[in-house]
This record gives sequence, structure tokens and C-alpha cells, in this order.
Amino acid sequence: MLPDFNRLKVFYYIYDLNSVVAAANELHLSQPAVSQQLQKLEAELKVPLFTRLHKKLVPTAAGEQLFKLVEPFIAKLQDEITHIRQPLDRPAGLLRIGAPREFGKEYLPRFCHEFRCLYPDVMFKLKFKECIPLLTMIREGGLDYALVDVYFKQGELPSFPDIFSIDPVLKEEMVLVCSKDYYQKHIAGDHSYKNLLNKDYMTDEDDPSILTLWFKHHFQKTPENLHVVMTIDSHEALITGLKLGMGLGIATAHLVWEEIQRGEVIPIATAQSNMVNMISLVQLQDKIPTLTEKTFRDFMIAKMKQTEILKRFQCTDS
Amino acid sequence: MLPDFNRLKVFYYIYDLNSVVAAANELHLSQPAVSQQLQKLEAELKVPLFTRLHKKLVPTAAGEQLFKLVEPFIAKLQDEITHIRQPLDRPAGLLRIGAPREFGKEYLPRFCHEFRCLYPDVMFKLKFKECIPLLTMIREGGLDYALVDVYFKQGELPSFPDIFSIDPVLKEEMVLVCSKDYYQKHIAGDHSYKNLLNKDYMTDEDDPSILTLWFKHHFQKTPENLHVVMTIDSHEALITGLKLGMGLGIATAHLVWEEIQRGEVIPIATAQSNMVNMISLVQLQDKIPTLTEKTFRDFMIAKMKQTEILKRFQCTDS
DNA sequence: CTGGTAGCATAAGTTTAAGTTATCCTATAG
DNA sequence: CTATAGGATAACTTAAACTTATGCTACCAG
Repeated sequence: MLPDFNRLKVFYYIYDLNSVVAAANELHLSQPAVSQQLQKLEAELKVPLFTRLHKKLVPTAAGEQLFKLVEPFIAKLQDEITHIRQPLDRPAGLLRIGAPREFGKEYLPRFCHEFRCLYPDVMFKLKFKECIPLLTMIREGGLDYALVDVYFKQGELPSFPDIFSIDPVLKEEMVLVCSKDYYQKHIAGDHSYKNLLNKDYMTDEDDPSILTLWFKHHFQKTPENLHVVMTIDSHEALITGLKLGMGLGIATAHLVWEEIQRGEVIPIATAQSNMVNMISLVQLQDKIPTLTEKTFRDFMIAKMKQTEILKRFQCTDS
Repeated sequence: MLPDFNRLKVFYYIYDLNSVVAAANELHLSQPAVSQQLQKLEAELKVPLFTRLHKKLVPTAAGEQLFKLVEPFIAKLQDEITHIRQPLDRPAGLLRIGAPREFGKEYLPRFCHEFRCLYPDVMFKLKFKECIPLLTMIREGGLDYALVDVYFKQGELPSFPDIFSIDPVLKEEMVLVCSKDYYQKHIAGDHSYKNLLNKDYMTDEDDPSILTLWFKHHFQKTPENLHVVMTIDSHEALITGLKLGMGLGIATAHLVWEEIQRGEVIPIATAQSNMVNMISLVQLQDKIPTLTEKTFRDFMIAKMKQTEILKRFQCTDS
């Protein structure tokens, strides 16, 4: 059905340079090789592509059409192949990284930018999604790796076979908080399970189970009917609601750190230490990382250790 | 620089079908052949295109990019290659034909349409230009053949080597005419060289020499300073000027045939028979005509013989 | 737990076809 | 006129594409 592709390449050079000899030089081949390839292509297509005019080659209608078809592809290929081809000495090419929105939008662009200052040939494609969609994308080849909030350990993933490698990168502390006003009015120091049960709650739409998990973590009990007054699909908006005093909600500690320090937002502490959410770097188990992937992975982990806000939550065993 | 193109084709099928085995079937190759081609491509690009995941192949970033690059080309190629490929049993494909504007716009579209009724797979590309540009286009491969007003015989072409084959297709009679009014006022039956010398003339800008040629043909003398009152680059407009009585001008006989019959336009006859302009089919000497070209060429010549208006000017020796 | 199978990789051998050198042909330049 | 340039053709060599056979591993059915 389709013709021999290498012959199309040869044809392209012949047409472009209007000469078999020139094409042969360009392709580092001998002149007869090129001549024969052209003839074979013509035999394949059953149509002459050039009229042999003593010395010169003059394209026929078919030749003109074929060139118009092949030329843009070769031009594009020549332009973009260098971005695909991996040099061995330095990171380059496209990195496709997934992350939870709240984490990703805050830190990833910064890491990417700094990395690009060192290695300008690297391009990024960031995807901000939730855990399951990210894992699906990795499995289907849509991402090179992802930072994922994992509540499960390796081997525990629900519907996935054991195809991922999961490396904990940093801990996020998840705290139940509310505004100072709300605290004084409704909590007033009483952090008991019973007192907390009938308060107003806000929850993240993407991950409503975290509220239940918090109770399980701190009281070993799962509340039945929490009074959820607002469901949002943005962690930031949830924090805004918290600060305004709408009620209680789970927040990532480092995102409300400043407010807690200033006393504007009050965390509900219990005898238990804070609930911890592992952010892990997930990738395909068998994937042989390219130089670029490896370099950025190390860079990112190093940067996290440096970053002031993350330092407090950093993973010890990584 | 550029990778092996056939490997790109193999890669395309692997990615598209997400399977080496399926690609092998599609390409009518054995599974190891496909597997090896893929590995060689990856070695060439120095980047893995798929992550080997036990059973499945999962594309990497590079694989995804490469596919996005290759896929539209293959799709387009698959779509359009059939229009380029010449079937052996019937005319098909593109025909690029040149002609003088006046002749071409009148008859060529009709011929093309009728031809397409017989062979719907044929497409046309018509170019209406003057003699020299048409010959240049043929030489450079922009046209398959052209109908050309030739005043010269084979081998006499000014700046062109002997690369064209020129077949006379039909004769056009070129007549010097003016309106009835102008004739009665200024000519009044006196067709002598001397009388004609100081009249008003109109001439076609594209081919001003034809006036001189007319005099040479009829009187064996070349006039020095004819009084040219209007120069136009449209034969039709020239005829309009003639009819309005602006003066004398050379017209293609069949285009003013009706007017001559009705006596509205008067031809200046001399002892000499009318000057004849050969319309010839010109193509590259060495061009091996495709079935399509041959068929349309014969069709066109046959149609010309049938067409009423052309019948009178038809070439005897063709 | 144990074949059986599906999907891909690897190894080794065969064959195709791509490439090479050498020669020829013809138009054009000098 | 000879020299040269551009391409075609022929015959030979070699590289690489393709094949068969086999191995590996995950997954499924019994």
C-alpha cells in the first residue's frame, strides 16, 4: 500500500536539489544508488516522477504532487527531530510530569523554570490531576512520572497491578483547622470527638474521604453524618472559606503555616500526632529513565530539601 | 541526520496498534523483524520510544512526540498516494495543461469537463499564458504539455535548446480587420500596402510583432512606423475596439467569424491567402507520456475535429 | 499449583536489496 | 574538438532486513 519510505526521502532530495548527483552527496551515497532508488520508487508508484531531459531532471505532475506531500513532513521532521533525539551529555527533550493541583501549581513551575536555566533544551508538560487519573496516565504512557498523594503503600493500589514504583518524596501534614473566630465561638478548647461531631465542615470535592480519614486517624472512629456546609473543588478556595470562619476543614499544613503562626487559623490538635499525607514520586516500574528524567528527578528532590516551606515536612528516609 | 524512514513507518504501526505482533501482521512481517526495527530506531534516536511493561508497550514522551510528528504525514500519504499512483487500466491523476488565454478559456474547460465525465479520476490544472512563459513552465516541469501559438518551426525556438516536441494541432487564420464604418471611411476597397500604411492600428500587447508579420506575409515588406492607437493585453478587448471602429487590427478569424459573415467586420484580403497561425501541442521531447496524458491528448484532438467552430481551421496533417 | 498462552526479546542463519565501482551515453562548455 | 558534467546501466559486494527457533515472563484457566 504505502511506498518505501526511504525512497521518499531520496526522492525529496533529488527534487529539492534538482539533481541526482547533488542528492547523492547530500545523502552520502553514490550517484547510482540514488538513481536506482528513484527508479524503484517510480516503478512502485507506476508513474514517472521526472522527465529525463538529457542532463536535467524535470518533475512531472506526479513528481510535483509527491513533493508537495513529502516536503512539509521532512521539513517538520528536520525541525523537531532534535527535540526528540536525546543527547547523551546533557538533559534535553520533553518531560511530562503530573502532580496534585495544589502542590503542582505552587512548586512545579518554579522547579521547571530553575531547571530550564541550567538545561534550556528541556521542555515541560505539566498535568494537574488527582491520584487515580495521574496513575492512569502513567500507565498509558501519557506521563513520565507523577507526584501523587498516596494514602496507600506499594502493592496496595486498588485496581492496578504492581506496575508502579512508588518513592516517598515528602510528607505533608494534614491538619483540621478553622478561623480564630469560629474556634472561640464553637470549639473553645474542647477537641473531643463528641464536640467536633456537630460542627460545620468544608471539604474538598476531589477527595472528600480525607475528612473521615482524619477522624479515624485521631479518634479511631468514623463519624456518620458530618455537617458539610460547603464542597469545593479547589483547595485554595477551601482555605479562604476556613479563614472567613465558615467552619472546620482539612488543610495542608504548609499552605496555612503563616496563618497558624499568626494565630489567625487554629489547628485542632489531639493526643495523636498530625495526620501525614505522603507525596510520592510514581513512575512505571520497568521504565529505564533517560538522563533527562533522572537529572530532573534528583534536581526536584534536592530543591524540595532546600525550599524553606517544605523543609519542615521533608521525608527523612528519602 | 534524519532517521531511517522505514523505521518510522514501523514505529507508526506499533504505536497505532499498541502491539508489535499486530504491527507485524499489518506490515506482513514477522514479529522479530518489527521488534528489531523498533530497537534500531530507538538506538538511532538514542531515546526509548516505549517502556516495556511486561506484556504491553507504553509510549514514552519521545514516543508520543514522534507519533504526533509521523501520524499526520502517514494519514495524508495514505489518503493522497492513490491520486499520485497511476493505475494501468484507466486515466487518472493530475493533468497540467497550458494554453493561450483566448483559446484556452473558450475550449479547454469544455474538453476537461467532458473528459472527466468519462474518467472521473482525472484532475486538471490549467494555466493560461503566452508562448514563452508556457514553454518555460514545460521546461521546468510545471506543465505536462501546452497548446501554444507557434510562429516558428521545430528547432527555430529562440533561446531554447531542442528539447520540445511540437505537433501542430490546428490552424488559426489571422486576419487584419476593421469595422464596416471604418472600412467605408478609410479603406474603401483600397487594400494596397501604401494605403494601409497610415491607418490607425490596435495591437495585442502580448504579441505586438504579429502586425509586422502580417505585412511581411502579405506584402513581403515590413512597415516602419505604424500608427498604433491602442495597445491592449486582451484579445477580446482588441476585438471590441475593432468593432467600435477605432482602426485596424489582427484578429483570430474564428473569433470574429460571425461578425464577418454579417458584414459588421471587414477583413482586409490580399492576393495572398490568409496568414496562418499554428496552434501546436508542445511537450518535452523525451517525456514518456502516461496513459492519462496520451488519452487526453487524443481526446482533445478528436474533440477539436468535432467542434463546429474549429472545424474550418483544422489541421490537415494531424 | 500447573500447564497453556500471549507478547516481546534474543540468537543465529539466510536472503534480499541496497550500495559500490566501472563503464557508457549525450549535451554542453571551453 | 576535447573535456566535462549529469545521468543510466551492468555486475559485483556487502550490509541489513527478514526469517525460524528459542527464551523469558505475566496472566489465565483448570
